[in-house]
Amino acid sequence: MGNAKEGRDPRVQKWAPVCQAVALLLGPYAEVVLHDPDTDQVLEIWNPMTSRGPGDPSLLGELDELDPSAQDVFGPYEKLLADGRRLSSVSAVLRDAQDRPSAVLCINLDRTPLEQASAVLSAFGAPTVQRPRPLFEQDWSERIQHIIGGYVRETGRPVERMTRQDRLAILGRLDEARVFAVRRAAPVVAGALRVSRSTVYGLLAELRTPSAKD
Amino acid sequence: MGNAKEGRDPRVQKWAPVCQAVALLLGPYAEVVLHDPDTDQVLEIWNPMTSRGPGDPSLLGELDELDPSAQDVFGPYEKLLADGRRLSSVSAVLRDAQDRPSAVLCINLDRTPLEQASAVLSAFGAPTVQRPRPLFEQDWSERIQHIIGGYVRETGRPVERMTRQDRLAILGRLDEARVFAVRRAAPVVAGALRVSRSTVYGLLAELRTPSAKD
DNA sequence: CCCATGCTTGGACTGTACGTCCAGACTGGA
DNA sequence: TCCAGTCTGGACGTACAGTCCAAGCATGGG
Repeated sequence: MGNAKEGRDPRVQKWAPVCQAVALLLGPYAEVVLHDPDTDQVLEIWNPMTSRGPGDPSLLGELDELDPSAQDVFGPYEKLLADGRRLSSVSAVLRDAQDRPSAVLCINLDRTPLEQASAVLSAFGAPTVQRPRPLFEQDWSERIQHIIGGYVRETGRPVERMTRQDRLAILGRLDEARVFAVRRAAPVVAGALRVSRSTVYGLLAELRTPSAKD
Repeated sequence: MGNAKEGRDPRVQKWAPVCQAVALLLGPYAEVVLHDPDTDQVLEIWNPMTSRGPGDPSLLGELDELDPSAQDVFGPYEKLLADGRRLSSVSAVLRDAQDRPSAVLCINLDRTPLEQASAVLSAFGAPTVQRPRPLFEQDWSERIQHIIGGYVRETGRPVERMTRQDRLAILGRLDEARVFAVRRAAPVVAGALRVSRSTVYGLLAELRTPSAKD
């Protein structure tokens, strides 16, 4: 925080107060990340909720390829962490004086405590318990499509023309969303990703071994 | 509170500490009433939300006619006040040493402030651009507990002492919620229902064959 | 009290899907 | 051309989903 400034990226210097303010405001439940869209790396991170740090890959995709006239603020969209926490995330493309993308700001808010509190309160209210019918995630294959579609929308890259890294990222999200706990999900994912079942398992294994990663 | 005791009903003396404790715990939003099931009158009232007082008619109905072996705790059910406030209410039959109904305890909780707070919190959590509500149950074992718990609360019957029909009903709901599409769910359900895996599959088969049904 | 009936149970068994492994095919780059 | 990295179909072992059954156990009628 109060350390030497000469080593810090000017973009970090420029936006750090904003990021820090947001991080302080939202307390321990929000993570604020500043990404470098060129190198696709994390520039700085406040209140990190995972073990990421500056220099780590962003896994954002090439946002800089986006049309300058296009939207600069994305979300809020949903992310799922491995431990079950649910995040509401927003991203914003920050531009320099020449209107070129200079950094990408992401704010990830952990919804879990809010949802728990909300559940406690509404549980108080439930009188003649009506059937919790409306709320089932009827179709898990929809969830698969949702996650993959979200990634495609984020990166602007269709399922064909995806690199190995893209597939790894998507499988990471699917795995975090516990998609593979349901029967017959792996072949469906393979089909949706236009890839063989073997590849899915291979990438998944690579993703889950801490040794092969990083 | 500190007034003469000679005029007070012994039942009030007996139960007053409990009632007062509940009234204190739930703050200004809960009303605690002690009824006399014989005369159908209010014995005592803490945190009254209407202008009722001791001696007023209870409007409870003849609870004393209940089978001694039947249920002694009712609710929560909904009540509506004239001013629009909604209450969640529970009632309990309090018995004496001879196991005869001696008094009826009612707790009425004003849901309105809780509902408002709940709305605030869920507004925080529900911003995403997603369709209606994909927002539930990351954890399928929680969903199982939720469905079973809901049924127990509805019928007031614990998992032991359940009849075959209860189990059929619960399995129907679980099946509708697609719980059995996830791996290892059946043994978990069997455990939660205090029943063997065989029984689960047996009931499930009975449930899914149109011929054996109705 | 005994027997009949119906439900549950553990265990054995089969089938299906999971996940691993590998040799060969394909790709892009030196 | 070779080489390294990746994907692929298929074979294979394992784990789990479901089925089946003989034996226990409760309930209720005679």
